[in-house]
Amino acid sequence: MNKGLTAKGRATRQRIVVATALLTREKGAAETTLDDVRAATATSKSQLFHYFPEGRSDILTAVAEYEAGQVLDVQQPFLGDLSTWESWQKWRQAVLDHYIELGQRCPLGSLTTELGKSSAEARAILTTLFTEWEEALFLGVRTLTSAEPEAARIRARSILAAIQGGVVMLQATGVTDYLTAALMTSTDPLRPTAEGTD
Amino acid sequence: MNKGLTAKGRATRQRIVVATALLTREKGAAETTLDDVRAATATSKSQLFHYFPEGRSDILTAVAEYEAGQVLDVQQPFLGDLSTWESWQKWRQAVLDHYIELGQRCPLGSLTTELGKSSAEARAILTTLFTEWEEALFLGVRTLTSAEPEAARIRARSILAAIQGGVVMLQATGVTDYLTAALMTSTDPLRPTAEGTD
DNA sequence: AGGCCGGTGGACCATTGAGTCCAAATTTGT
DNA sequence: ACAAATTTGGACTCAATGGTCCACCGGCCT
Repeated sequence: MNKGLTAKGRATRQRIVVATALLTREKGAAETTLDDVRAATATSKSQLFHYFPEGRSDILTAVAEYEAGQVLDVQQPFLGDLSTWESWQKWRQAVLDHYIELGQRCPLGSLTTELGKSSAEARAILTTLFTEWEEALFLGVRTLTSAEPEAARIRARSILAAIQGGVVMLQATGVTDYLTAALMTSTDPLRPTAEGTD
Repeated sequence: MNKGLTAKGRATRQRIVVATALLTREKGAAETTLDDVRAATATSKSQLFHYFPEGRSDILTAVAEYEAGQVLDVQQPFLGDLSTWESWQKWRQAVLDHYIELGQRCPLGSLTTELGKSSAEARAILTTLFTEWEEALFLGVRTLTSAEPEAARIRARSILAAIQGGVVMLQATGVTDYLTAALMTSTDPLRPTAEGTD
């Protein structure tokens, strides 16, 4: 008895979150209906509302949390230790590869858009994600360069924004050049013997 | 007789587009229903389908085109003549001001997301917009610096991506720092006596 | 003047999808 | 084993919304 949820209950809840995450990746959050979820998880409506009293938005929020975790995960182990230029390069490549593979889809994007309107939750999830992400980059910048904290902060934010922008444009146009350019340009100044454009 | 549309007809059509643009700015495209449009324009369902045979998506596409035009407009006259550093600064400020004023809303974003799934049109609109935008920036970079075309291209793309990313983060978190940082960092190298961070 | 074609009104239809409800099945604690 | 609580099934309600249809109006051209 743990907060009124047995082990079985928790398992079902988790199953719903994971399956819904898959669905939203495939069709986007807006196109994912409760019936889809029901079908994909072999559950019934009552279960959905049993585990997520607020209904759909509740489920989507849980999925968004889950996906936010994934975002940082796919950048590991590089993001966790950006202490060398090589590490930065590998990280950069990992990011690039990941988003190219993702292609048009943007799980978190579609989820938060769908929640968007009424959700302080969605906002909080993104803020947390970005903050952690920024912190990792900030640490890397500080370790690799001898920049002032202030400058390093700005650098870290620029890099983060560059990624987001590149991804937006990749998804909007299908072209990867923007992400590549943004990633290169924003990280190039970190290069030990900084000069060319890689 | 112009393609089967009289002056009155064209006026009504335009009225629908403009009014719908306003609606989508206020509530987002997803939350804008045909009945909303009907109410806002004092028209009837039949008119909506008369002028936009494909219905809702047709209207939204027209609005997206309209909004895409606006994006470049608000950057004028600076974007049109980025031949001096002063001009770049003013442009930068104009962009910043514009998006801060827009706040959480992102007309084109919500429109294309809503169309998204089935629309080569949406994609085309964005591609065109980004291409023009990039070209203006590219020209500016070339004029202001003596960079090789290749490098200038990358620079222009980076700046464009930086803006998109900064805007994404502004809208996701409500914080303007990312846009500011991204804009500064990506344009700083253009500065004649380049050095500090402004 | 008169007819044609575009413009307009609005009732009506069909579908979809979120959320409710209650009863049956199963599990857990004692 | 028994009772309480949890989990599950699934039919049902209800509102929203995109889209269809047809009749009427009204301006423009000859």
